[in-house]
Amino acid sequence: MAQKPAKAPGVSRLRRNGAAKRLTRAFFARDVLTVAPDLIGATFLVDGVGGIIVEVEAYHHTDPAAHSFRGPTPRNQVMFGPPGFVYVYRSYGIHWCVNFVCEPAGSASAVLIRAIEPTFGIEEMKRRRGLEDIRTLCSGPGKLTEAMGITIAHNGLALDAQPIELFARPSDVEVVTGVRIGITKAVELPWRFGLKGSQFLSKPFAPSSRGA
DNA sequence: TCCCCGATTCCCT
DNA sequence: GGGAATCGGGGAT
Repeated sequence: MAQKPAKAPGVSRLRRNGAAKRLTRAFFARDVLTVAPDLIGATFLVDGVGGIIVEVEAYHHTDPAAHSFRGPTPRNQVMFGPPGFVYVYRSYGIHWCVNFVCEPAGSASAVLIRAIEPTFGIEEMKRRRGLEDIRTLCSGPGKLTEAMGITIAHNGLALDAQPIELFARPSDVEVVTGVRIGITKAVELPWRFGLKGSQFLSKPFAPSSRGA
């Protein structure tokens, strides 16, 4: 039991190979509405466990649905700090949700990570979730934090330093847009972004001509 | 100090 | 489809 579990197959190659470019803090030093769709297809790992980001939502301080709308508080202070850091909060007293802070700096802008396609450390994620079905393993903001072991202990960590790793998507992807989920304010803003056709979303995206 | 409710998930009908 | 679980944040008193 002193033995460390083996790293998930393929992670070392991802880390070594120039084909998988690491995302640095500079990637997040851009407007949140630019960063959010650019994150679709990127790989997000914590301690080598995680997968491909397939769904996100953008929030910022002029947005009544955002935690930061009413100004800085102890809970949301990371949102008001520099870009490239993690903001974690507790949702409904039960779940953790993870955000990446973006520019403009001090504007309390962040991208909520809503779903990933599991690719690394799948057995570990299944164990943490007590679940076998890979399609629902990380298909929601509370699900993916449980699967990846993310808690308030990760609040304020840098996105380009251990234990977090982010890799740019290897090629362009088709990104679909929609209204955000689970909010009651500013419900009309099309600030939800997803990987077109993904089987790992928290909810399907409505056909563009209908809905909301 | 009190009270309401949420960037959710899961289970039941 | 509907409601419970569960608790901290923050507006209201």
